[in-house]
Amino acid sequence: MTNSLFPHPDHDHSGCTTNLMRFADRYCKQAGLRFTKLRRSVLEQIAASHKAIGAYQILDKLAADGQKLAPISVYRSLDFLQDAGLIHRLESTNAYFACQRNFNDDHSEVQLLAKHKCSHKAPLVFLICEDCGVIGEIEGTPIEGLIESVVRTEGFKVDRSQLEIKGICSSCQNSQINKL
Amino acid sequence: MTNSLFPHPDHDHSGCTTNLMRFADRYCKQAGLRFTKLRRSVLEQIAASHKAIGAYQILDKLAADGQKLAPISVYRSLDFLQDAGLIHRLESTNAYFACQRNFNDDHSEVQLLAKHKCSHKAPLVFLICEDCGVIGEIEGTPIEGLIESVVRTEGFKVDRSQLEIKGICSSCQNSQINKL
DNA sequence: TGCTATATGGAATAATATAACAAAAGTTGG
DNA sequence: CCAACTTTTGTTATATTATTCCATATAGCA
Repeated sequence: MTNSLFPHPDHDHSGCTTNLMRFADRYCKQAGLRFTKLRRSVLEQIAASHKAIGAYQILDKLAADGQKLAPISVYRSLDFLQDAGLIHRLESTNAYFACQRNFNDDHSEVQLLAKHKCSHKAPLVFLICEDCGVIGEIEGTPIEGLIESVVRTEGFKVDRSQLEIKGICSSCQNSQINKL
Repeated sequence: MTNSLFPHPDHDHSGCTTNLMRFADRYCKQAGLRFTKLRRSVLEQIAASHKAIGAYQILDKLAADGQKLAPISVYRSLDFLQDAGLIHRLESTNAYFACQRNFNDDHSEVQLLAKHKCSHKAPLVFLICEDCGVIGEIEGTPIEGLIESVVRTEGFKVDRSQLEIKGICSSCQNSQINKL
């Protein structure tokens, strides 16, 4: 929980993209996953912003780039990317976005396997700006322990969990003030 | 957070249903909402269990009861019921279930308006059994404060939030053991 | 190389949800 | 009660999201 949980609209995004694609390449190699051309191009579309994007939007963008696919091809890649923990799905909007951890972190010479897989057992917590659509991902919150404890009192065996928090990010709050 | 957050499969459900429908009647009256025949019959289908049920399942059940509707009619009723806080929607499975508070509480002679509306500003927390499909709803967890605080450090203005926790309920864990 | 598992292509269709407009029913003020 | 108005429901069509099924291609390996 150190720096920049919620990406600022004015940040230089090219670094994010590079970082993420580099991570994906290296992570898949270490994990023995096949990061194919198709999967790569789907991820590139998602990594192009911090917003969540629909499957058919991805389809359209790829078609515009000359890569015409059936929906199923995109969905298959999305499944792969999700299983690999490279992207997440917003359940409330049926949209997909890149895992922020892979944007932010410096992955230089780490054992990516342990680093990444582990963290995905934790509850997912997302901040969703209803104005600009940007997603922030929070990790290491005390919510994790709370879920465990609250749930243990019920004898409920947790598999996975996802918290989606909707609202307005600080940048959008500011620009709304300016508009008045 | 006192009693029976997660409904036991063997409980007598008829009391739950009665309780809920009675609450709905009285709540809508107090709130000046029109609890029409259609809306009532949709809620009855949902209140028939503690499981989440899809819109088209509701449609089918009503059709089986001789009430043939267009999908839009069901969706309109679902919107109404959700706005009234009588049901919730599971985002991860596109399914609807009755607000557990209305099953559990004794609503005898209370000001239902304040009691109910207020509690719906809080984050929603659901336990979803992936085996039997039953939903548990948790209120008053410390998660509420955490969301607020975590989010305030980001300057993010929260509108609403929903936490969906998937796993296996204790009853199902026991019956799985028996099957081995 | 040939065998096998995995990934992709392609067509059709399923499942979930909404748009647009007309008709009916409830509400309010005379 | 009537008339004007608002809200709800009916009807038809269509949009959006996702999957099934089967054929083909490609990668990894004995």
